[in-house]
Amino acid sequence: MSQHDEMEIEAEPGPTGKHAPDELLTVGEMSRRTGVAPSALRFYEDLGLIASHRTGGNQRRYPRHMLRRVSLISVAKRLGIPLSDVQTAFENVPLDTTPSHEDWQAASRRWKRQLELRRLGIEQLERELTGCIGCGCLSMKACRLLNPDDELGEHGAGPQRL
Amino acid sequence: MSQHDEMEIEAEPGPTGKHAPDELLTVGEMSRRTGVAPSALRFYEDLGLIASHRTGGNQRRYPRHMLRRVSLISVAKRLGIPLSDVQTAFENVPLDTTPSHEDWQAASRRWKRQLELRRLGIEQLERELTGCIGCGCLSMKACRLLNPDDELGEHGAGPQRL
DNA sequence: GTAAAACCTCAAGTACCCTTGAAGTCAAAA
DNA sequence: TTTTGACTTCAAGGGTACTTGAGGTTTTAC
Repeated sequence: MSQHDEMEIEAEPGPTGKHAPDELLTVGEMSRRTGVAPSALRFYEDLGLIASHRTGGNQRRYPRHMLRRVSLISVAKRLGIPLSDVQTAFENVPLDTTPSHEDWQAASRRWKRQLELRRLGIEQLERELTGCIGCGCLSMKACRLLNPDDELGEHGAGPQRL
Repeated sequence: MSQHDEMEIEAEPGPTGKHAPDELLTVGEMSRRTGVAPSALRFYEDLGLIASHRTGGNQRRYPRHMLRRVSLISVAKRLGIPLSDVQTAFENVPLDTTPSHEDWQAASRRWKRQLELRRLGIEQLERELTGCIGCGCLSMKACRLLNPDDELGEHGAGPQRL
């Protein structure tokens, strides 16, 4: 497993118009490209969010398609979405093979629904806060912000606590 | 400190059961009204996010206006906004006196700007994800999701719609 | 007056999401 | 070949946001 015919790492399709699906990235390369620390990548791997092959010397080598997973994870992190939700969104995206167009399409749609829920919660609060600014909203009972069970908690049965 | 030699603070609603304007709430009442656990309230107090008076027996009594602070804190929590950001938003809202209309207006505006930033980040990601769904987005360089440094910082450039 | 419920402090524990450090191994450049 | 940097595992530590429990006190209700 020490055969390293590793070519220059290329993001774009080669001259034939095809990707090189066998191209592998080290943990450091993954880190540089995604901005996610190597320790975090190992942590994600322990959780099963990502996966890697190993060289004969036991070092990680990531297939290119793992970049996409890691990037989506880091986006989730920046938005405060817990890793468990990410795991859900990735449910049917294969770890061991390069996901197909359809795999990612389905995951993207799930992902987008997550974001939409979150955005709707924020928009509602913004609207209510605008009301508070306008009216002073010193009456506790009138302010939806202060009785939040009504609105975020009842947008469907899906995962709240976004 | 073994007897109730305290007279300065009235803890409960008067004998009429009406809400006096300067009515004070126990930690349990605050908890029931806000849905925030007593332990969390004590924690917020340790952080300086809220404040209380003490009875002669050293029990907490919260002025009514503290309900508003606690509720806003719990809203922030549900949206994944860290307490440090809440602290910033509360910067000029007095802890010791009932905040004025203007105090809350100013805080509401700051709060709303926070929410807006968050929402813009999410919206941008939603747009990009829509692109990914449509095109498959298998080209790494074309996908903004995969080069996230650009996007959250970019909403100053003005909104663009699809 | 007494008993139960609610409160107090302080320390430790939990859960998530990692980071840091120690001690050693692997891979690629000089 | 040697050296250097990147990598490995495992254990412990850190920040955030609390919860739980022990042991004791205060307040309320009867």
